[in-house]
Amino acid sequence: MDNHPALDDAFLALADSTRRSVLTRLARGPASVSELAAPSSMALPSFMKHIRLLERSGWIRTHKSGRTRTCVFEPSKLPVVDDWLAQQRALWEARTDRLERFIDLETE
Amino acid sequence: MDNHPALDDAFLALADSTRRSVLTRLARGPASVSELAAPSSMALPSFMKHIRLLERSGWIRTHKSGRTRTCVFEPSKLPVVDDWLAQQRALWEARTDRLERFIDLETE
DNA sequence: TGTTTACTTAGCCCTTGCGCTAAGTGTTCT
DNA sequence: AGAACACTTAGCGCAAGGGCTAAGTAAACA
Repeated sequence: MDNHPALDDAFLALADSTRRSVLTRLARGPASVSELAAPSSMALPSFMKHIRLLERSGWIRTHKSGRTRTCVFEPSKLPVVDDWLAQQRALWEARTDRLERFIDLETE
Repeated sequence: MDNHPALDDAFLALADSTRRSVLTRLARGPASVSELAAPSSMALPSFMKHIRLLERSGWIRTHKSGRTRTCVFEPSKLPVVDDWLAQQRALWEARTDRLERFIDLETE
């Protein structure tokens, strides 16, 4: 369950505020690279690395037309990471439930 | 919202299958380092780096008693990353809703 | 007391992440 | 045609990630 290379990249992509900002912006709709880069005060080549990482990890898709590259959010990644976290929460809650039953037994 | 250094570490911690496995195991209850390391076929010092990173990121807490170090899952990290993803999903859904209304207008 | 156990420290290696500048390519505007 | 624009490529530098071995420490056991 945990040994899932795609999850490595999916989570790594979220481990940077520049990239999280890009995703937040893209969730509202497609944008060009320079639109996305505008708020970031970072050299373009540096910024492009983040775009490539987001693309590699599957969080976005991009296509070039003319001289501008347009980026679009890829929603199918959301359930993948969501599921892992849901499972984690489920395990945790199952455990606290068992603990509570145990305490109930002890104290009755 | 996205510029949150604690999120960097929280997500980075999840970007490795060894660490995800540790969290999965710990969600079921506390364990010693050697218990956690047993399934991993990795040298202990290497494994310990993962434990330290998990601790630094706030996903686990550890304490030593005698010669064994016990690790416990820290549930308070779950809502933090969960919230970010929930917000992301909300933005996306808001957008697709607007899109649908737009299409409805176009086709009626 | 001596040995095993459970880490811990120190140090080395290689790869990747994350930032930069300088210069290049192809498009679009004038 | 020439200039401006939107990337793109190449290359550099430093820090951190992710793995290893060898040797050290402190607790627990025989």
